[in-house]
Amino acid sequence: MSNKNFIINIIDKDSDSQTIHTRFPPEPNGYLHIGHAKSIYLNFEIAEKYNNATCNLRFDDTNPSTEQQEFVDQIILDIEWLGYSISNRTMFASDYFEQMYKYALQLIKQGLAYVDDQSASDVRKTRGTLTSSGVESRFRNRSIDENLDLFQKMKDGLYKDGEKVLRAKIDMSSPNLNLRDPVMYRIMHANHHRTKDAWCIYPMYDWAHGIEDSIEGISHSLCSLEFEDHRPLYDWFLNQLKIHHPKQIEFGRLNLTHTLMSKRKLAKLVYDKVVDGWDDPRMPTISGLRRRGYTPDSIKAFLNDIGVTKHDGFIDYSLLEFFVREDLNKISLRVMGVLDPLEIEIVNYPEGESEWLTAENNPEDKSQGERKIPFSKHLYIERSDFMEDAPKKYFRLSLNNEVRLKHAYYIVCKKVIKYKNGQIAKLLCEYDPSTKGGWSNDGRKVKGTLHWVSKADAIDANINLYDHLFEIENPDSSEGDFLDHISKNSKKTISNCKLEPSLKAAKLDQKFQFIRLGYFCLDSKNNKGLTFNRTISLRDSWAKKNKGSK
RNA sequence: UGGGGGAUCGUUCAAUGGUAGGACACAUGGUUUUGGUCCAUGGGAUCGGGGUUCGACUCCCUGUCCCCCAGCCA
Repeated sequence: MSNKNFIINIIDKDSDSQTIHTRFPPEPNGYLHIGHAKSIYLNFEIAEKYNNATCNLRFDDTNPSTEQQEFVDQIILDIEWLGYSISNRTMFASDYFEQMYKYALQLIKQGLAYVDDQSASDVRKTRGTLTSSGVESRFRNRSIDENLDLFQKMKDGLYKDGEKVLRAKIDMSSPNLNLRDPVMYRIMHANHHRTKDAWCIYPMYDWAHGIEDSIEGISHSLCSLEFEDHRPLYDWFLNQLKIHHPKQIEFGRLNLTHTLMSKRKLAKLVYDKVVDGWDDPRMPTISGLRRRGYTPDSIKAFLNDIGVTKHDGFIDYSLLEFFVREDLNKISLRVMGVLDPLEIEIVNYPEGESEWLTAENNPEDKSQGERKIPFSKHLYIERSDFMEDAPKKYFRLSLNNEVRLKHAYYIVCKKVIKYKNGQIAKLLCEYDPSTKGGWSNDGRKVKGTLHWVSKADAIDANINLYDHLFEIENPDSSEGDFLDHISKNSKKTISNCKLEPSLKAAKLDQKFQFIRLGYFCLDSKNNKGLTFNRTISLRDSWAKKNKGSK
């Protein structure tokens, strides 16, 4: 992490007197998204920055009703993909259940916790409101012995779900609602993905989290802004228990335009099949971004740039796009593919013959070498690269106009052949054999350069074109159902695209730039036929310029 | 209307009493065998009102606006 932020400033000071130890504590109830990546980046980079510092991955698996092993596995995979090693630093809150139980006993003995028989709705009703204080439970002043006995029976499974809870005895008139006798344990006869049926009481977040941090010797417990008014409770529990007391610091979570970070809503997109799964390339999940073709480096560069503050900001999606383009421009192999093919015939090129031309793989990185591409009489170009009557500023192919075929020859369009309905069927062109490689030294000005593919050698592929999932900037806070704002154009699949033959050997981890079109990668799911995903288009100042004039 | 936080170019992050700066976005030019990349240039901000000070984004007072909190979720 190259940038300073207010948390680093605090830790810099604290690091003089203590060993720094952070943690990333996801609940395994869904896939990780880029907002989690911000926290991962912060916590793990801090750990790498200080000598002997470490960062734990800790699953906050205290609610078996929503958690699953599948999510544990995916979270580990995503964190490792981002480049952080956690094989010997993976912890589970459920491993501390016994210790938490003992601490609860201690609190009861200190007269600071009690078993409450009230129903959930009674607890709610007696909590009071933002402006009025709550009412103490009539079970609040049970004896320590009775509380011990009742809590034992809760643990032993003598009660049904919801019949009793263990509450901390703090202050029912506190202006901070979190301090109005918060629930520490609830009864849930549920099968936990790790502890199975060993427990039927499960600790609540506020009770569990500080203990988890304390047990692991965490020095700085970094979390998001909404936990600010939980901090007094975090501190209260640790103070009463008199155990190691980490410092909780809150920062603003990531908000990105045109998408969502709410795990609940992302899950709805998955379960309602609005998208094709948690790893749908339109999802802001780590797995979605990976399948879309984003690299760990690009995501980290983005996270480094946006910084960490207490301000609840909204990052423009174009910033993320800038960082993928920047990375992909450096590493991707240049290739040629035609998405919307228009056939052209080079009339003065011999039928049945072909030649292999040399093409560089990456002008940004000569070490990536060269490859050969076949040229022949029958080619495809992009349909949008030809206009019969072109405006002055259009410097692609038009009738009697000369353009360059990238890495090949100059050609001139001589004749347009149309179907009866007026659609262009084929172009007849002439090439200049003396311009092999796409260059002449006679000073000819050829402004346009087109990508192309040899018809006989082309391979067919499907291509997924993606756009923002939501058409409005902030679907999360909009009126009505967030699903109403799903963009109809977020995914477009085109088939029968024509690609240069070298792409037959494409590997899953390779990044490609289809020249003049954008960055693409192989889709990681099984598809019918070869399928590429467009990660992001190239910047297009021509399209931008024309948008206003339409 | 109780409590906890936050307000700096369109967006985001800096400046910790001393020239308000960077990135993205936007605009304009140049280079270019990708209308990409790269390079150059430009417009553009301290929430309002008082005060302290030689000097205030920074400190004080006051007002305004925004976010979070009434799960046996995390």
